[in-house]
Amino acid sequence: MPKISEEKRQARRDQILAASWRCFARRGLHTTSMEDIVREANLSFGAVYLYYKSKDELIQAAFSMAFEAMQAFLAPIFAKEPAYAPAVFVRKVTTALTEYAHRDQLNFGVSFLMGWGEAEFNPKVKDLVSVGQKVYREALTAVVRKWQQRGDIAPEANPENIAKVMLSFFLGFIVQSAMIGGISPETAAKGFEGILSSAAPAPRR
Amino acid sequence: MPKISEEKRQARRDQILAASWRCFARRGLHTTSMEDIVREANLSFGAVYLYYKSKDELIQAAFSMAFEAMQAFLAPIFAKEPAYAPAVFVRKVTTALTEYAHRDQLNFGVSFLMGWGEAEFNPKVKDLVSVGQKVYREALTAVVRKWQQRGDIAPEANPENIAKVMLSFFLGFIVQSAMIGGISPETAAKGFEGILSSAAPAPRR
Amino acid sequence: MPKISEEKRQARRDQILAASWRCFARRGLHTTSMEDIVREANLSFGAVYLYYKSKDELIQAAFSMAFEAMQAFLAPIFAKEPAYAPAVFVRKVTTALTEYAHRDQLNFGVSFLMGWGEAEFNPKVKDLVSVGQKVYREALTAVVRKWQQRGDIAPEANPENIAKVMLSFFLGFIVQSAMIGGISPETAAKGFEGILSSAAPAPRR
Amino acid sequence: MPKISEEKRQARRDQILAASWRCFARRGLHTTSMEDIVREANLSFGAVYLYYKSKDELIQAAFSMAFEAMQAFLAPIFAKEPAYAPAVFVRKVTTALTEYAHRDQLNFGVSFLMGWGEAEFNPKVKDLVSVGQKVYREALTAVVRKWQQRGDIAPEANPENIAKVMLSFFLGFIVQSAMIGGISPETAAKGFEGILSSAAPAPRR
DNA sequence: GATGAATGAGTCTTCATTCAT
DNA sequence: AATGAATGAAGACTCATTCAT
Repeated sequence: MPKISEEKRQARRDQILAASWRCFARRGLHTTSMEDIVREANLSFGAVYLYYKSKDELIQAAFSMAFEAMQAFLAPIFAKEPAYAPAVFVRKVTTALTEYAHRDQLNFGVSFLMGWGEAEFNPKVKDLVSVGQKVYREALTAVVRKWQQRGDIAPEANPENIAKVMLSFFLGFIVQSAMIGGISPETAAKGFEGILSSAAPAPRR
Repeated sequence: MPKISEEKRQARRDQILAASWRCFARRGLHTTSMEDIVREANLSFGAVYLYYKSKDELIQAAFSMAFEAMQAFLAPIFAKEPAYAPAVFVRKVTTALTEYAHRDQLNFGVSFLMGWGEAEFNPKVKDLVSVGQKVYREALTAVVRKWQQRGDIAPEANPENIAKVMLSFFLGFIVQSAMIGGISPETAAKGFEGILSSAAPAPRR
Repeated sequence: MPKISEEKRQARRDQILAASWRCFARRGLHTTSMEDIVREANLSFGAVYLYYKSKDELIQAAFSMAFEAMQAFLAPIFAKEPAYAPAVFVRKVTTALTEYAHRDQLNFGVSFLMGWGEAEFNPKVKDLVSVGQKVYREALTAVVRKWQQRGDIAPEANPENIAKVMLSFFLGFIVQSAMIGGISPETAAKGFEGILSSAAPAPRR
Repeated sequence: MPKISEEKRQARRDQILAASWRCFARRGLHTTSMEDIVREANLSFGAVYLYYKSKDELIQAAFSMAFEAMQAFLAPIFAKEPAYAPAVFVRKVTTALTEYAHRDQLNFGVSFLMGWGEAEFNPKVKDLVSVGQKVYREALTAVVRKWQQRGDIAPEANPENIAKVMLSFFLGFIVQSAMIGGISPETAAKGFEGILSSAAPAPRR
């Protein structure tokens, strides 16, 4: 019975998505033609359309996959118990982002920028991005609360505001890395620590 | 040797650029057609091509103009003597970014995201963006040095690293505002202050 | 040498043809895809192609079947001895056409129009249609002769010309019914009678 | 000012429509590709789409034009005062239909059949056809009334029913001519006369 | 016999750009 | 300088047909 198995089906979808990302990373979303993808995937037009019924759907699936992949990198860092100390946390997260951005010889970092550029005019992608960012904002709030409980951070400050600032910082790290570079997890952690220790004339302890 | 006066020529260029931005902000870079722009500018195809010889050149000019416009908002804040205190500085800059993003009833905030998305595959735009970010990184370094001199910030920290973190934060503020909102100049300043004062169980002085 | 019994084979062919007609009546010849038919027949692509080796062949078979089915409705009316009187004959034939057109909840009436539209560019279908119409033209000539022998119709008129007019009328009845309606077997018979009795100032007998 | 004049614009539309009809008559509606039309019209893709924004719109316009053209042939015959006698009227109308069908070396007769086949699945074309047929049905009713007043036709018969029969006859004449031929205006008129005079053993008066 | 995933030529349509006026 | 009709290459997508299983 030639009805394809669910695993094979999923493998094909992944094959197409992987080919798509290689194309998107190379030439951008709109400059990539379906033919590019078809060739990159070593498939036929019909085959691709069998799995994704439009370029738009393919784009959505690509971003969906990308966000899920990133989760695998970040989740353990956010979940760590006891929570990493602030500067360590910053180094861990930026390291994860950097690693994520360079998987498979591709510049996946730009995938974020592409996603944000696309989101404004593509509701489905916007949803994906918004939900993702909100989830991280909440996760950061939880981490900040742990820091406050432990005394790493001023307890009277609003943890949500601090989480927003932290999120901004990580988002901006992505932008800056992709656009001009010169910022590594190490420099990020050091710089962050510099700010953290600012209020204290003498180092803590 | 132009047959019309230089002012008229510049006025036409501005008229086209303004129309372009209205279109880009509404529908994105690639979904905007030359016809959209031609109509929005109340001009003819020929006229537009007389001033910009391709869509690509028009896109570059549009971003160039956008960055210059932003400069007008930010330059005074960076130049202020004596320098604004950190939290005030953050509030001033994020306020400027917010104002810039909402000029002319348009959502110019997305113009940044569009630019970053475009940059990766458009060398000229990439140049524009990189140079811009580098300039701000340097300007931020100068400001950080002033803070250190005044004791707002730990003097032993590397000012360049702190500037990179600050730049990340501002870039991320743009992303977060455009994508999920919920972050105002006020919350940004408060959150930043929370981090700054972290090491000190009690406020300084 | 078929591996399955001839009855099974024929049953499959009928199943496919029936499904095809349901699709054709619903969406037209060219807008119906092979997939539509495959699904409607609850079969696979391979199965359908096993019985009809192209869409074209399927279309021919569909029309062939339709004409044969119509024959079953009309033959007894043409064969009746003694022949029906003209107005009765008209009512019988138009009733048969109407019934034929509404078999199986489908609008089979349009199948004629579809066939004529197709015929011009599909020799096989054209053959089917031409032969069919010629057969009816001859059958009508025979009926007209009987009317003339009995005195229902002027004996000096050319029976072939009258048959052509009658055939035109029936073909047009199909068109008019399908396109604008408002014509029933009853009105058709009445109208025909009105023309027939025209020459007589007083009703016959 | 290169804005094209209204006449030129109309000329282009006619040029495209004429090319379309040549293609449609040759290969049918759905087998004709836009490229066929573009080439036949000696134009470019863009030019055709400048005047008709889709193939569908082009098809509609083509039928609209065809119906209007036919009107020019038929209107004078229906309007004639005093009305033509029945057999003459039949000869005049069928002659007009025949002439119309052979204009420009094309077989325009099939255009009717194509239209009817298309109508069922194309609401705009259906509208065109229905309205057209209804108009002729009414016009025929008026003619029948004149015949009754003059005594050409039994005065007690319902003129609407007779008009329906007449319309059927003309529609069927088109079908029969296109499909099997063998029916000329002359044979049609003769056949019709045969039926008309049926009831009277001897000619009236 | 039967299946349905895969193929790829062919379709409609768009749009950056040009150039006769 | 300015116009906008015209161009045609390139894009997304469809669907009749095949063939490995």
